[in-house]
Amino acid sequence: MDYTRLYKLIEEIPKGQVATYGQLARLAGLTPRQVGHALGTLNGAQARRVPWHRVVNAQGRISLRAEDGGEELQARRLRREKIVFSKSGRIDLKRFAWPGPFNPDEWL
DNA sequence: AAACTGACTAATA
DNA sequence: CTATTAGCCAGTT
Repeated sequence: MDYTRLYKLIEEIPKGQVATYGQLARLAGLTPRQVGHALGTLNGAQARRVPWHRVVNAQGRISLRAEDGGEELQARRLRREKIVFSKSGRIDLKRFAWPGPFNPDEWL
């Protein structure tokens, strides 16, 4: 499969905001699983240009499995962008989901 | 070809 | 809150 379109979409997520797999899936006309798969098969080159760390699951939690330290890396990157994790390790999507309250298009 | 396996989600219980 | 279920689909065994 060609996930170029999806990767482009992810590149548009602004720093300090996150998007869910399902949300990206709807925007790209894919299924949530395809989005997860697309990110899971990112090679080094694209991982360098795609902000994969800004993608979390529908519960506002990090979904990386297997890869050791991967979850920590993602959490670290998000915190560096001023994203806040609740005590239970969740991100408040109402506050950090893309497009966030700072996106002019979302202003009434 | 069949079975398994995920960086998923939404709906129920 | 956790657990289960069904739907999902590309890659890997």
